[in-house]
Amino acid sequence: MQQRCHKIGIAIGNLSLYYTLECGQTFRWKRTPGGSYFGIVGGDAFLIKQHGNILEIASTERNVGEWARKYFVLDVDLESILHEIDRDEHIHEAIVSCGGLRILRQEPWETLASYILSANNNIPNIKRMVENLSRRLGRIRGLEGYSGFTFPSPSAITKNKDTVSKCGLGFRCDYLVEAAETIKEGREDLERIGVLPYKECREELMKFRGVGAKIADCVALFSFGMYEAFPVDVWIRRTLRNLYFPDGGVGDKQIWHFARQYFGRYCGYAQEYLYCHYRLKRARGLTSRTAGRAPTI
DNA sequence: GTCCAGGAGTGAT
DNA sequence: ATCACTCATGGA
Repeated sequence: MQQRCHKIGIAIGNLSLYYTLECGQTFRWKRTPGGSYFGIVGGDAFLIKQHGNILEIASTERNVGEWARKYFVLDVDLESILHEIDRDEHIHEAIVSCGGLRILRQEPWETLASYILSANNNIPNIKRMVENLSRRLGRIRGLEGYSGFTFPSPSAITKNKDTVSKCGLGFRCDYLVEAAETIKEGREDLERIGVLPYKECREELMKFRGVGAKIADCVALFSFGMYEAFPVDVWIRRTLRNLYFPDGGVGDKQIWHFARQYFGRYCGYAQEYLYCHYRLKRARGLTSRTAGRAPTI
């Protein structure tokens, strides 16, 4: 399904495509043998390659430049954010290690759905579930020899519950279908939730069954650009306990309060750098020295 | 076979 | 409010 292709080169400041797309905030990008990234965002296919501080983007989307500025949130000054959260040697190590990691602005429904599927799960398996859903219920998009599928809409999911149940979602299946129904029937509106103040937004998101504090924070951070969100998952819990609470005895809620106060209004960025760095660091320690390292461009 | 993974719901204290 | 238990699936 080849479609009309638009190409641009766009200048970027501080951006690492590798850390941004492979840090775990998004599940939909695939690295090609040539070092490009192919993915579907919304209804369009994208093929992106980084050359230093230029992103070369091919897409079925008409206005690629506007898309890139919004998706990569290029109007926010990453340097000043990193400077503000750079409070000690631990976060500093992460900032140096994962330089150029930017928090994306992703589509709310796909983000909510993906993170509902993330509960008690691992990243490869989450990717497989999202891919299963898209392959079966999404629409195909092709670009320069690559192809992928759009993420299914809420109504596509509610209309095909039998298909959804065959996607290997486990106990999360009911939560996903229920969320799709809630949105399809208009009982919740993600666009409205996305412009609420952070804490109200968080409360609204947690009304979805299957969405607790952590997943609500992921949606607020990765979709709504609320950088004061601080998702506490198993990695962050381990990492912050090791670094800041060696004597133990702290729960997720205490970790959340501490981090928000300690790192301030951009604590979400601190979370993502800590998550990315200390997770890769452990993975590298368990395997070879070079596994998971950013490719040189 | 066992443990773990970008957790959350439920029911008992 | 905080705990322990459970949920379905795949990989190490």
